[in-house]
Amino acid sequence: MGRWQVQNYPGVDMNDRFGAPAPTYSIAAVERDTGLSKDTLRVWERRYGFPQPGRDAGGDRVYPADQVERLRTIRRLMDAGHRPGRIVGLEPQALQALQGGAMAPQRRVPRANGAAGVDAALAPYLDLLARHDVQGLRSQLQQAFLRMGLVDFVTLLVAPLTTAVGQAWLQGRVQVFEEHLYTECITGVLRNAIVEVAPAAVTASPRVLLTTFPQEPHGLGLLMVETLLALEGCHCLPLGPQTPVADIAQAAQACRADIVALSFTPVIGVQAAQTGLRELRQRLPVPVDIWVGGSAPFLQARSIAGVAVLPTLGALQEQVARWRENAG
Amino acid sequence: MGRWQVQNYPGVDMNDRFGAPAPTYSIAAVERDTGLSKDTLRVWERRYGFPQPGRDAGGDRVYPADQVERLRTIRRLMDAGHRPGRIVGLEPQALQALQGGAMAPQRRVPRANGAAGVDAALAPYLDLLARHDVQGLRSQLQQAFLRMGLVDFVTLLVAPLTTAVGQAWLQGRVQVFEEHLYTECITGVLRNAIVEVAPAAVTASPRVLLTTFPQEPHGLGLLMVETLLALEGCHCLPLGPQTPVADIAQAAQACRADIVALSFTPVIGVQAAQTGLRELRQRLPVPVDIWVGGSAPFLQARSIAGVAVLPTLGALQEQVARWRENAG
DNA sequence: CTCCATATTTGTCTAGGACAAGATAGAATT
DNA sequence: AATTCTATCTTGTCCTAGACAAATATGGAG
Repeated sequence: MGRWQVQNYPGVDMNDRFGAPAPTYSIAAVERDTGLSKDTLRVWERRYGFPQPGRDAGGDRVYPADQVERLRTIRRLMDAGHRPGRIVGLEPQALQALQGGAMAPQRRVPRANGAAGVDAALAPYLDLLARHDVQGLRSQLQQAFLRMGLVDFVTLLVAPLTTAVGQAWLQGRVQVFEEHLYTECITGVLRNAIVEVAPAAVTASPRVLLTTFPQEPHGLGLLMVETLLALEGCHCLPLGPQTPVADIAQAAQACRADIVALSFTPVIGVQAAQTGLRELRQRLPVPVDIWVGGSAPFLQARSIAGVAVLPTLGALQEQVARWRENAG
Repeated sequence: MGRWQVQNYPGVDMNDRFGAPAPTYSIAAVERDTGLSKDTLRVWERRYGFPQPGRDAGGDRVYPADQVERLRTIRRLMDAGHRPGRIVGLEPQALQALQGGAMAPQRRVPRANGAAGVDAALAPYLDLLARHDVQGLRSQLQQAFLRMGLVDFVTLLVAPLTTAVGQAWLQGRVQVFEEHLYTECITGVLRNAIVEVAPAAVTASPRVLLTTFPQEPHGLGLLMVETLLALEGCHCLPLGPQTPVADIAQAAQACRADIVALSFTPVIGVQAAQTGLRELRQRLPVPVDIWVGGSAPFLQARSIAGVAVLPTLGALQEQVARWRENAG
């Protein structure tokens, strides 16, 4: 309910004189599209003087499209390690310059791939994505899978490719929908690959529960891990992404999981992730391991008690071997 | 960052004297776990006297676990059609009684399956789910698929089964993680089935973009639709769930989609859904169709200009035929 | 270069009031 | 008895502006 614009299209308003869309956004729409909370948007306005929305008849904020676009850019830069105070006040041009690739000053964000150029082997796939050729991308990936074998396919192609797509998104070179397209493609191929792996016996161990926290919608890393674990003969219990912490704990108990594996990208706030991990550690019996991985920078920066960080996908095999040693 | 509890585990606090967890929640944690916004939680407290959180040293609300549980129950009942004013003040016992199956008074919520009992054919699958036998469920579904054929499998088994699981969740008989388990299982089987359908030619038409709105994480309906469309020889462009409206419009243009298909469950607010649909209709060129479906009650209740509602999965085939007639 | 103490930055939380879209209930028609 | 219209609730969202603590940066000492 609540107050809405007087116009026809609440939430987003399209007043255009010439047929070209020139939408304006309510604060809720901006929150939805940028991922910045309403509180944050209001406090930035107060502190940094940006954004500077207009007001509708009811006194509610009305954000023009270009400000929303600028906010999305700022959000991307923050995910790349920049701090709000330094960039929120910046002009669009200055932001553009930053986008190019300069990382945040005085902050060491470990970078898997050099910024200089993407591995040449990945280029053809990125090209297909840029042309939105879903079927082509799919069949090329399928071919690569058959050629390389599953382990190499996941560790040497899918993982770097996903990193590259993420990087390109950070730099604004890949649209949100293109990332979705990519995710769906990979998901399809990997899922297909998983069933071809001989299913582990019901008694197989370890039993691994796979999921992400509610704020983390990205499930690709999970799928890569599941693939590799299945090859290792582990018993996988995939929950899909976005499981509330309480339910993860419940599931682990009900399914008698030995390990809970979680994946993180920068999308999830550092705080949300750490809070969640501590809470989960508390709720889980001590013998149940927590393994975490993903592209979120905080993983490498801090260590959380009772949580094992896997720096790369390659470390997975080793970690499983170590677990089996301790268990047996 | 903000004020947090003084205790060890910010967000959720586990003060237990006996080793048994008795966690308390911050308002943010409650929002995350119940889906009720902070604003709503505060206004309920003011209006209905519930919830009644304590305060920590900093004056911030601290919710005990049982109140959170009661809030989750209330949320479920609201999804089932009840109104806040009638149930927020109710005692847990009264809520339990309502849970049993009594629908909201004076409100006709169309119910696909009678509440009385679930189709006997579904029972074995629900049983496997209740026992958390993922592999068993998976193989049983796979068998059913081979036995029934893809169309019947989707329309006569998966769709009713999903409805049944949703119903059971509403009544608290299925845990969140069990629903996740179920979703993953079905997703695996369906995805696998899709690739076995001969891929449509690149020139196939119509070209259908499939996705959900950002507030709608449930992608199972989408997958069922994709399966049936693939069988009809349509060119599917799955974006996965949770695409921002602006990006849906962009994707439709970039991929030259003829139709945008969206799926809705009660999880998405009525308002968010309608606002989003109107916005999308505005942004999309007129010749691009919008098809919507799913279990959200508002679909049957109201009609939105320029949006086609598919009441059942069965209507899909017919709708495609109609589209082809008009196009050719 | 590493470690620690101080200072700044930053997101979240609080308060109660306000408003408009949606839903209900009652009246007036058909 | 079934429909349509209108007036009265209900209800979620938005508003303001101040406060605080966790995370991060800075500067100094070893």
